[in-house]
Amino acid sequence: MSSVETAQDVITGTADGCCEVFVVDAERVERARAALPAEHLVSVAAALFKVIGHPTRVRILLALAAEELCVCDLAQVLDATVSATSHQLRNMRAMGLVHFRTEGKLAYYRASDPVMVSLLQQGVEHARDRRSESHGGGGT
Amino acid sequence: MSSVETAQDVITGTADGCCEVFVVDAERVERARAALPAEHLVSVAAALFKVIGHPTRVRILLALAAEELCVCDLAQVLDATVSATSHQLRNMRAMGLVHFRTEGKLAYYRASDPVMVSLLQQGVEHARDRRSESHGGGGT
DNA sequence: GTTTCATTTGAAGAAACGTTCAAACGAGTC
DNA sequence: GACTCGTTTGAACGTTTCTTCAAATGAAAC
Repeated sequence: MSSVETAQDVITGTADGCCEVFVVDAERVERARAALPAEHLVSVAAALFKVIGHPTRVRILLALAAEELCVCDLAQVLDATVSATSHQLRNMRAMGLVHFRTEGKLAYYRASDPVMVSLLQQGVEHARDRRSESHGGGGT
Repeated sequence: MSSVETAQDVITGTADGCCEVFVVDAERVERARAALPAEHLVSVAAALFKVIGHPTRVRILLALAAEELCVCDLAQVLDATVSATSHQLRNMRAMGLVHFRTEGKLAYYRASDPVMVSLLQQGVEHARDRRSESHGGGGT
């Protein structure tokens, strides 16, 4: 199947290389590589998840999915500074997760990516489920 | 309903406070607040998404969802250092996203949270879909 | 035109993150 | 027991991220 020795090379001692040079199981490496999407897709997906990888932005997206809000009111909901809120919104706007319209002096924001909102809600539900199970999950 | 004036207070000029003191629309703030999950759930969900908010960990999780791999081979798949890979795995292990078993000198890892894998795959698909649309999404 | 006020923006400082290097660990092998 | 080697770990370093403060923008009110 392959030009190098197949599975269990190093384990069975048929290969002279170590991990740094050859692989333990070339077939597995190939299959795993084949399962990975194109690099730019990975980047975009990671960037999307990074946005909802922060408690403040999680709350922002959930709040704006439920209710259209001006920056001022959103800051109130979050118990955060207006400035901090605006900075985060800028971030999320750049990723296309929120849209806004201006009405006089006010800027009304709302969630604009239903798929990401759905993923976020699934994530919250999953977090709820994990509480009853044996997952440690003690990240900082 | 509330002790402060209702909707459009500031806009209609019936309230003397500004954004810092009162809110523009108290009802909306209340509804948005009601839509937010408990704080610890938000933290856990954010922590989970943060894990898959980095390209390297996205690839790790996708690779380990497709194939059980030892650290050495996983590093090969990622084109990364064994040390860097191990550090990330430690991170993901702490969040319960991966499990491992040892076989001799080798440590075989695999994805252990199907729900998170599913969310990740949905995210990748969504990233693919967004390419065809008008989303800016100009992340780094 | 001046004032008021919601929002945005930039810069600075602190904290968190990811990578690298060197060393330690632990399970096999001789 | 000494050795090999995959893996883990800790510390150091540079980078990114988040928050805060101060100032700027822009739209309405007077």
